[in-house]
Amino acid sequence: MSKQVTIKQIAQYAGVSEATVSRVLNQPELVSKQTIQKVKDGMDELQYRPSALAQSMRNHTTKTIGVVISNVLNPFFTTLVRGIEDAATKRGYSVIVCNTDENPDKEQRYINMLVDHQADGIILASTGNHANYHSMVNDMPLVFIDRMPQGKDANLYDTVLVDNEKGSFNAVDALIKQGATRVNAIVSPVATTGTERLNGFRKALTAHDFPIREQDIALDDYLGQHTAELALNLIQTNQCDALFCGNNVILMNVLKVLKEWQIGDMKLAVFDDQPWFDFVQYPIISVDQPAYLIGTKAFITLMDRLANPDRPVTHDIVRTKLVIR
Amino acid sequence: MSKQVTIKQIAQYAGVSEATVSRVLNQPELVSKQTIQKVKDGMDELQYRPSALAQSMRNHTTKTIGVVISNVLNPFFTTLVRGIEDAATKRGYSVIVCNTDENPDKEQRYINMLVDHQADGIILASTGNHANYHSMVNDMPLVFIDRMPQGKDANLYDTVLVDNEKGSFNAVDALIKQGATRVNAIVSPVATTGTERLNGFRKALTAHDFPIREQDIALDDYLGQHTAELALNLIQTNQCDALFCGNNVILMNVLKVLKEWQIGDMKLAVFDDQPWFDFVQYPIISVDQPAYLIGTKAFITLMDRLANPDRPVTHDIVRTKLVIR
DNA sequence: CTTGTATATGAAATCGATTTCATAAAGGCG
DNA sequence: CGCCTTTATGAAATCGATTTCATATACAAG
Repeated sequence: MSKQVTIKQIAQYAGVSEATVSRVLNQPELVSKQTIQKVKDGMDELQYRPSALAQSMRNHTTKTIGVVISNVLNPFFTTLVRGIEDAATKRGYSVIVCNTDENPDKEQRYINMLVDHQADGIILASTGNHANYHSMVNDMPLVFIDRMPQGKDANLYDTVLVDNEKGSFNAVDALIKQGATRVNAIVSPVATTGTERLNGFRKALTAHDFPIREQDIALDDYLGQHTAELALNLIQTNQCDALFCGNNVILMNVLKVLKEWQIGDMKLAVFDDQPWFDFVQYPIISVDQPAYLIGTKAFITLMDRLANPDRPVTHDIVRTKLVIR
Repeated sequence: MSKQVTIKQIAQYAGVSEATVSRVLNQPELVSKQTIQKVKDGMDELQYRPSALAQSMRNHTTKTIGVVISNVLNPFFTTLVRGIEDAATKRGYSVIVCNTDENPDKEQRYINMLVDHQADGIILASTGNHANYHSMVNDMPLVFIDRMPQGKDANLYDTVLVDNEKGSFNAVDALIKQGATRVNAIVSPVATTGTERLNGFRKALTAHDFPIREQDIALDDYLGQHTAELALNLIQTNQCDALFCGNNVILMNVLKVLKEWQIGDMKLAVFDDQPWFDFVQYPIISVDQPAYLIGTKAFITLMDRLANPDRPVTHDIVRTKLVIR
C-alpha cells in the first residue's frame, strides 16, 4: 500500500492542529470560514479520506452489521439479504454475510467473529441450538428472522417472522380443494419453521376430515442429500397424489425425482415462492413469503433497537400470500 | 453495550503488563510457562476476546475483503459469492458484498467505502466505466471477475474470466444443429460480456453460412425492464424459431413472454446454467459457467497478490460446459 | 481602561491493541 | 567471584481519528 493520507498531513498542509481538521469534518460551526477553506483545500489536494477504522475505534460504532443465515444459495435468503443490504446501504451501513449451512458450530464461530469485529448488531436466522445468546454477544443487539429463537433468553430479542402455520394450512387446503385425496409432506426438521409448517399441514388435513398418518410425513435434513429417496418412498409406498414441500430446496429435489421417474401426475405445494415456478409443467401451489420485506424490516428493527436499547421487545409477523397456479 | 474486556484488564488480573498479555497471544515462546498460565486463566475468567478493530488499526490489515457485483439476486453472482465466502472463511477473512445494479455511481461509492474501511482487497465485477482504477483504490489489490476491466490501467490487474465467445459459439452452434433456421439474440450491452457473447453468436451463424442480420439482435439493459417487448418484437416480426439469451435473467423474461403469448415452439439457448432449467417445458441449451469456482479462484488470486504484490499479473480463463437438453 | 464573554484554536488524553527498546534476573563459564 | 549471554518482562510509542480542557485573541459593556 502507498502510505495513507492521515489527518496529521492535512493539519500540516493547512497549518492547523489535527483537532481543527477533525472539527472541520464533525463540527464545522466551531471553525472559522477561512480555516475551513484551507483545510478543505488540503483534503482535496491530498485526496484525504478519514480512516473508518480509526473512527470506529474512537466512536465505538463500526457502521457494520452481520447477517447470519444458513445459505445465500437458497433464493429465499438471497432475497432477504438483498433487502437488508439495500436498507443498510441507505443508512451508511455495511453488511457482512455469514453462511452457517445449518451447522451450529459455524454459527457460533461467525457470531464470535462479528463480536470481535464489533459489529453494531446481528440479524440472525439461527439454527436454534444455542442456550444463551446473551452471553455469546455481550449486549450486542440481535434481531431474529425466519426462525423463532430457542433457549432460555430467547424472549429477550426482537423477531421478524412469518406465519408458517397459516401459510402451510392455506397451501394444503388449496391442494385438497383442487382434488387431492392423499397429501403427503416433506419438511425440514431444522429450526422452528419445519414444525410450524407441519402443524399447518396437519390442521388442513383435519379440517377436511382427512386422517393424519405418520408415514405420510418425511423429515428432510434441509441439505438435500436424502430428499430424493424420501420423496420416492412417499410416492411409491403411499401412492399419494399430492405433496407438500416445506421449502424451495425440497421442491427442487422432488421435481428431480418426478422427472427421473417420469411421474407426470402429482399435485405440488411448497412453502416459499420462486419466479421459475411459473414455467414448470406442474401447476405449483406456493406460499409466497415477502423475503425482501423481511430483510428491510429486520434492519429497521435493528436500527430502532440501536437508537433505543431499552424499548420493549417487538415481534413482527409478516403476511404470506398463497399463489395458485 | 456492556463494557468490553480489554487487554488492560487481563494484564491487571494476571498482574503483568499489557505487553506480556499481547505476547501470550502472538509470541508465546517469549513468555514463561507460569505467566502464560496466569494470563490464560484471566482470559477465560473474564471471557476476553481481542478487539479486531484495534488489531486492524495496529497491523494495517483488516482481514476483510470487498466483493462488488451487480446483484446477488442473479443466481450466477450468488454462487460466485458463495465460492468467495467459503474460501475466505477458511482463511479467516470476512466478506462485504456490494450490489451495484450496474450503476457506476454506486460502484464508485462502494469502492470508496471499501477503501475507507481499509479492506485488504476487492473482487470486482465492474460496470466498466471507470477510467482509472488505480487512483480510486490507492494501491489496494483488485481482482476482476466476470467482466474485463476497461480503462487505461486495466491491464495492471489480475482477472478471472470465462471464455464468453467460445461458450456462446457452442450454444448457438448447438441450436442450429438441432434444426434452428433463424436464430435471434438478446444480450446485455453492459460490460464486456455482452459484446463477447454476441461475437460468439455471430461466428456460429457465419460458420453455418447463416446471414447476420442486425435486426435479429436486441440489446437489453440487463435490468429486465424492456426484455419482454424486445423479445416479443424479435419473435413476431422476425419469425425466428430460436433465441439465444445472453444471461439467465434475460431467459427468465423470455420465458414469461412465451408463456403469456402461448408460444409453445421455440428453441432456446442461454449463457449461464441454472438447476431449474431441467424442469421447463422447453429443452433449454445452456452454457454452464463454474461460478463457484470463479469465486474461489478469484479469492486465491487475491491472496496470492497480497502475499506477493510484485508478482506478474495473471489472467485466468475458466472453462464453460455446454448443457444440451 | 478594565472586566467579561464569545470565538477560534491547540495540547494532550483516549480508544485497544502491538512492538521496540531498555532492563532486571538467571544461568554459564573461566 | 566477576563477566557475559539468555530469558522474561515492562514502559512508552504507535496506529488515525475525536474530544475535553485550557488558552489566546477580539470585541462589547461598564
